[in-house]
Amino acid sequence: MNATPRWLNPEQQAAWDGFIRMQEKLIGRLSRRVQADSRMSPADYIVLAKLTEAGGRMRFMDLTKLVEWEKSRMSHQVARMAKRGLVAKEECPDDGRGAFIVATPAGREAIEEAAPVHVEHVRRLFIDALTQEELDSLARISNRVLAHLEKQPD
Amino acid sequence: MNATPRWLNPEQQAAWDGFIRMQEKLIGRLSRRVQADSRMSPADYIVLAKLTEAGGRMRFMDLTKLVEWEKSRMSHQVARMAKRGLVAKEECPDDGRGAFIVATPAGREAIEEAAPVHVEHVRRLFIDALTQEELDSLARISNRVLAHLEKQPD
DNA sequence: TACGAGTGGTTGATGCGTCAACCACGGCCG
DNA sequence: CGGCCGTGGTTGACGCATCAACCACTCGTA
Repeated sequence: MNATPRWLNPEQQAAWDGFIRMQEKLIGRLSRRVQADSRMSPADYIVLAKLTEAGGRMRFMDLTKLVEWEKSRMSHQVARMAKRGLVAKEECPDDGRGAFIVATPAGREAIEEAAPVHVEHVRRLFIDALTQEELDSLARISNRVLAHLEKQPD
Repeated sequence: MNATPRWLNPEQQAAWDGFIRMQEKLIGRLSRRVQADSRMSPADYIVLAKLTEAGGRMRFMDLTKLVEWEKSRMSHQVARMAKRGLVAKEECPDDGRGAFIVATPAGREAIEEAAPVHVEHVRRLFIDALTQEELDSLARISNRVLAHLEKQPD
């Protein structure tokens, strides 16, 4: 409804387009490689990584908050992972509603195998593209955007 | 199988983590907002934008290459959009296999309505978080990564 | 003790993205 | 003319993400 919607200027447009393109290609490539090499999706990877980092046994909601997901996403994810034997669900004696998520031996093995592959790809596709200053600069920019997002509605 | 898999150093780790977090939150927020405001997914948006930019009528494969997608993705996407009346498929007289994708009036209207909303959200969530130097810096970094990716196998 | 609000977690529908297989046609070369 | 390869495009199955609705249990309070 606005007649003059303040389009982006060329520099802003370039920054946004470049960022979007880069992020799509990078994330796409990385997740396809990790998936092909280790039979794990990025979602599997992060869940298993955080879970084992934290000792391999966690309350469902704690895990969900740790990876900053919505509970329904985690519920579906855990269900798929349980079906494939990467994690198991246990009842919580203290709280009748609650559940523990436990990394199975197969899960631990999977993440230990996948982690070095993952980091190698991150290095090869991303880290190696940039100097340390560029990395620092990107880290600073990312944090600025994140901080900005937290202040912003939605 | 490698005993010492060269983990990332703290600065590298910080850069990667920050980037990933930022990119997830930013893209997630943006696409949810655009979807909520205009009933279009990011995929709908980009397809319709590129298509109308190019005159509103294009060969399927040309469109696919323009947005740098795989053909199967585009095929599914176009099918969904056609079902919702945003685009239409037409046969190609010159090439019996071929198809034209055409933006319908409803499609044109939808993108014209969505575009200002989209750019406002980009501005609010992203552009406004950063200075012009930071934007330039990010553009440069993005292009470095993109160039690096093209040289890299896969 | 009963009830209502909040928390923990699941479920089902729907859309999106990828992969692999497939079909249909065009163009080239014998 | 005939076969074959490449291109254009579709299809189906599957995993993933979101939304909204829902169930089950706990806890504070009257």
